[in-house]
Amino acid sequence: MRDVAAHAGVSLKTVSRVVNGEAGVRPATIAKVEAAVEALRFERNDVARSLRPGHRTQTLGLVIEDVANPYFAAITLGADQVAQAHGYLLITASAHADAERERELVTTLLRRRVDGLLLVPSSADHRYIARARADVETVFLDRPARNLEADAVLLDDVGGTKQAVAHLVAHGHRRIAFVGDESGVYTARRRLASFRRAMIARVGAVDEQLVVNGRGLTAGAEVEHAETAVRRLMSLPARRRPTAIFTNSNRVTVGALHALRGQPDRVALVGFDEVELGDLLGVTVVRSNPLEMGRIAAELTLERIHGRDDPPRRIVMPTELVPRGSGEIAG
Amino acid sequence: MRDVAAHAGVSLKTVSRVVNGEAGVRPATIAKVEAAVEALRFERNDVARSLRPGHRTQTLGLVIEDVANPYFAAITLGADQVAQAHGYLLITASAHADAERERELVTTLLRRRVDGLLLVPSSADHRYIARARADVETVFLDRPARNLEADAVLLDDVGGTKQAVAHLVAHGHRRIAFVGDESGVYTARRRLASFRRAMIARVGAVDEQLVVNGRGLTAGAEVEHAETAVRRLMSLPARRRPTAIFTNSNRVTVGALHALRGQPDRVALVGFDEVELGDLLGVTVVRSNPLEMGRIAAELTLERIHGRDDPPRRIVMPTELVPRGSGEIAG
DNA sequence: TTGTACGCGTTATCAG
DNA sequence: CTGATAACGCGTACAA
Repeated sequence: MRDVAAHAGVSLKTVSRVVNGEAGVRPATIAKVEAAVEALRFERNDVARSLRPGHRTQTLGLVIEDVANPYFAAITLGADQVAQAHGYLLITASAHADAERERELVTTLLRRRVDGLLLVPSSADHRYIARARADVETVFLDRPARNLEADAVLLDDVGGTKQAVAHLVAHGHRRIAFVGDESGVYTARRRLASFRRAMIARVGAVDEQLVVNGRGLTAGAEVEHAETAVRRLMSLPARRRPTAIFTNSNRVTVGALHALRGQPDRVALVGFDEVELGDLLGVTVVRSNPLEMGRIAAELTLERIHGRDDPPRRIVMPTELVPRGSGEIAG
Repeated sequence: MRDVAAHAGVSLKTVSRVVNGEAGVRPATIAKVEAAVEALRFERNDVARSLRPGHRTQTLGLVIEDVANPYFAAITLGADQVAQAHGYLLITASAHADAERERELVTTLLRRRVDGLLLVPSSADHRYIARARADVETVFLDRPARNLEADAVLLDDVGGTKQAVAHLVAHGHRRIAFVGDESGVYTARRRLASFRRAMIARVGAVDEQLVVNGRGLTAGAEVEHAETAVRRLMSLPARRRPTAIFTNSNRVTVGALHALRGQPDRVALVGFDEVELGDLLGVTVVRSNPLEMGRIAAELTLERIHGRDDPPRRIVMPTELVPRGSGEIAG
C-alpha cells in the first residue's frame, strides 16, 4: 500500500480510502490511485485489516465430525450459504468424533480470532471454550454444550425416536432392536433412553440383548461395525431374533442395509437421518433438515456477532417419519 | 499480551517467549508468566502473528462446487486431513458452479492471504488469479487451469469413459445414450468428446438424439433435470430408444436411477463417480478416489509452500470400472 | 536471561 | 479533500 501511495504520489490514507470506496476523494485522485493499484497489482491485505481494533475477521469456524458424512456435509453447506451471503467465510474442520482433536481445532480457531464458532461437539465438557475466550459467539449443533451456557440448534431426537418405535409397533413388531454408534455420545444416549421409554410404553419391556450401542463402533468404521452388529443380531435363535431394527444414524443405517441384504427373513428397518438413494431402496427414515440446521445456526451466530444478546437459545428442529417400505414390513 | 506482561511484571518479549515455548527463560519466570496467562485468559492472536514478514497464515483455501455433493465432500475431507496433519486449517467454500462466485471467493481468499489455494474451477479463464497474486500456490482439482500455468490433479476421464463404453458395447449395446450436466464445462466436454470417439471406434456412429449434455441442467437441480432428460430418452419410439445409458456425474446418475425406476424395459446404466449405496442398488460405476485426490492436491500445495519449485505438474488419477449389475444388463 | 525498538499492512483520528 | 501519526498484537534483531 505504501508502494501504491508512492507510485500515485498520494498518501497512504488516500489509497486506503480509494481501495475501500470511501467518499470524499476527488475523481482525478481516485483515477491516479487506481492506476497505481493496477500497475503494482495491489491487493488489500485483510489479515492486517482485521487486526485493527473493532474490526473482525469476518470468519466463522465450523467443527464437525466428518464432512464426508452427508448429514454433516449438509450442515456445512447450510452454514456456508449463510456465511457467504453475509460476506463471511467458513473454516471447516472434521474432528472425527475425537474430543482431543475437537479441543485442538477449537483452540486453533479461537487463536485465529474467528468471530463465531459453530460446533458439533464430541467432548463432554466445554468449559475450556469460555476459559479460552469469553467473547467468541458459539453455537452448538446437534448436541448441546456441557457445563457451558450457549446457544444450541438440536434435533428432536426424542420425538423422532418415539415416532420410529410407534411406527414399528403399529406394524406389529415387539422385538425391536436398537443399533447405534456412540459418535455423538449425548445424542446416542438420549436416543437410546427415548427408545427404552417408548418401548416400555408401547411393548412393556426392552430386550437388552437387542440393544447395541456403540461398543466397538469406532469412528471411521461405523458402517462396517454396524454391519457386523446387525449380522450378529440376525444370527440369534429365531424366537429371540429381532423382527425390526431401529438404527440411530445414517452410517449405522447404511451398515444395517448391507447386513440385511442377504438375509432370508425380511426384517423391518427404520433409520434416523436421511440416506442417499434411500427412496429408491425403500428405506423408511426419520428425516430432519440438516441444511436448515446449518443455516439457522449460522444465522444465529451472525446475529449474536451483530449484537443480539438475549439469553442462550435452544432451538429444536422437527423430525419427520418418511415411510418407504422398509419400515412397513409387518412383524 | 501487554496486560499479561504487566501482570507478571516482565516485558512483552518474555511473555512472547513463554507463550511460544522458546528456550532461554528461567523456570521461575515461566511460572509467573503462565500464572498471568491463566489469570487474564490470554490467548495468542494468530492473526497478528501471521502479519509478521515470513510468517504465513497456515491456512489453505478450497473452492469446490458443492460440499453436499459426496464427490466434493470426499475431496474436502482429504484436503482437510492433510491440512490438519500439517497444522494448517482449511477455508472451504462452495461456488455452485458459478464462475462469478468462484472469482469472488478466490479473491476473498487471496485477500486473506491463504498460503495455498485448491480450486475446482468453474470459470473458463484463470488469469485473474495470477493478476491478483503471483505468490500464492494454486493447485487445480478435477479440471485444469485455463490460461494459467498451474498444478492440477485430474481424473482420467478419457480412460474412464472409454471403459464405460467398451463395457456396454461388450454387453451387446449399440444405442448408448450420454447424459451429462455442464457443471464442469471442461470435464463435461472432455467426457463427451471421449464418448463420441469411443462410440465411433466401437459402434461406428453416435446417435446425437441420444446425447443430452447439460442444456437445462442448471446447478442445484442437476438431479431433477437428469431425471427429466432420461425420462424423455425413454419415451422415444422403441427402435430409437437407448438400450444403455452412460451418466457423467454422480448427480446425473442419481437422477437417471429415479427416472429408470418405473420403466418397464430394463435399461443398462453405467455412471461416472461412486454413488452411495450404489452397491446395494447394483449400480455399475466408473469409480475414482476423490478422497485421495484431495489429499494429493493438499500435499502438493504444501510442498509448493515449503519451497518445491519444479514445473507445474499434472497428476492424473486412475479410474476403475466396478460392475454391479446395472452395467451388465444385456442389450 | 531479559528488555528495547522497530516493523508487518491497515485504518481512525485529527489536523491542514 | 488530503495527509501525518498512532495503534492493532506480535516477533526479530540487537542491546543490556
